[in-house]
Amino acid sequence: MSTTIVSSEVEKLAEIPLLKRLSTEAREQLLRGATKKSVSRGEMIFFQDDKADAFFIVLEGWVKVFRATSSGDEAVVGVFTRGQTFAEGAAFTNSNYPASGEAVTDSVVLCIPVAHLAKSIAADPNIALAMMSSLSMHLHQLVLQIEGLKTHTGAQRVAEFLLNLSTEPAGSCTLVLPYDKALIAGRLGMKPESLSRAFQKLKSYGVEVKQNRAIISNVQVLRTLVEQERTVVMHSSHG
Amino acid sequence: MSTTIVSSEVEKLAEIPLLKRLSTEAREQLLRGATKKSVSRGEMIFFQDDKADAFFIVLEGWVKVFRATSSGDEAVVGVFTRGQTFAEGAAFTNSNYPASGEAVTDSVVLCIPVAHLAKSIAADPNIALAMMSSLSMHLHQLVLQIEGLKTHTGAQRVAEFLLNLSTEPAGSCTLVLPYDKALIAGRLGMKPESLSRAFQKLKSYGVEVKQNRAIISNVQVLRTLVEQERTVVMHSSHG
DNA sequence: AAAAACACTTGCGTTAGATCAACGTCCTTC
DNA sequence: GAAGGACGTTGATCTAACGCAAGTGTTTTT
Repeated sequence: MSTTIVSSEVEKLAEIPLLKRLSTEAREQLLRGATKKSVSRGEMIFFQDDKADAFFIVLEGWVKVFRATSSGDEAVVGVFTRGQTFAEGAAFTNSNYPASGEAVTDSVVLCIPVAHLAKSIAADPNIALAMMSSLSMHLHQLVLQIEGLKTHTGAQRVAEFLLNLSTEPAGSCTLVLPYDKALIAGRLGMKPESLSRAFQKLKSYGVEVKQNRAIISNVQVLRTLVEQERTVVMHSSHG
Repeated sequence: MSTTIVSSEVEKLAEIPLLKRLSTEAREQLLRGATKKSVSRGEMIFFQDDKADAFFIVLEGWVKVFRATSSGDEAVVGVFTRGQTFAEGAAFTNSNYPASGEAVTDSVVLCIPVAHLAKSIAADPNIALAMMSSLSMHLHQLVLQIEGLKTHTGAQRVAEFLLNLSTEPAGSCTLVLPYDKALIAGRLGMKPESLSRAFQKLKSYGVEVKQNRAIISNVQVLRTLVEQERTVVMHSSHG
């Protein structure tokens, strides 16, 4: 379930954004205290309110980070995959995880204990800079998420999500939804039923969804929808 | 408008969370490159999409950080006051501010250039640890904000806001709303009209709002409202 | 291959919150 | 102290999104 990193793996892990900018020595130092953990779909990686004693990097699979209210409602705060760091914020608060982490597919995560991170930073302060960059990126992501929730309709958020998945700058494209629709809905702050209805609305903007495949007939058309003012979207005759 | 920090001020600034944990030397080093800036109510401190070349600490007054969409809609991402840091995320991305900052009252802010921060961290890595802690706190704040938006009704978010302002653990308390209601509404992701109606609903939970004063007759009663499931609140006969 | 479990969609009623517009109230400023 | 403006409330109407329940389709199990 949990194994240490053998040195032959270290260079392969150098592609991970957080580790990329580090010197080989710093990378080795940081990974010396890390463990690789295999988790099955649905398995918890860390629990909200538990003492935050480690942060993580996804090596394989998908992980969701969410907050559950005492009443059972849950809010997805982020969904992470290959190469992405999560729960690094907790590593510096010296307190508890503000959210929970769960594998949504069978996954492999790198687990780096907070205590070891502190030692590693003392040994090489450049590690701190890499961590700050990673923290800042997540901060930015959350800012965008809040903006989306406040100023975009459901359909607009779905369109934005699809556009982020697409690599084409213009024209048509086909893409695979990376995880199931219930999670997409959660990630976008809506219910599965609402997501389903949002997909319906997007048909009039040239989006066809079949199973876990989405076909966008014109990326630019979809982009105009996202740019539109909320009011305009609401009063438009589309959908 | 913009002055450097005289050394007699340095110790007074030691109360600021970010600077508190630093050694006197580190604090002096960091402040050597800082400038104090007076800004009037309504004045912009930094602009979304501008090159991020500094981060800030509020010395006096209130500052709002918000994102504006191309269509004019705006989403408030945070409201900061005395001792709080803002825009530190931008300091490590080497790119642009993801949001704008504006003084909502006449204010004084400490402006620390990114270039100087980098130099200071090189001189004393402990500064990096302090920054990370501050970044983590903001990360946590944003996570809470997202949870609130997704799982709480307007009235619940207002109740939460009031409870955060109150210092009393139980019983009744009177508190002063720190800034105007339009901004409170924005901060909580709603329109001023909705905030007004939310205050109405809170009357049945013992909250009386007159001008910029709020009286909570029983803190615990209000807390039960926040803890409640969204569904329960929606179907309750209250309000 | 049938059954059971799961994932998603659709229909229908309801509602929290937005919009638009009118009105009241405080707070300046001359 | 009248006039003006910013700020806040209230009312009427509308809609995006929700909850529930029933339906369809797809995948897994046996």
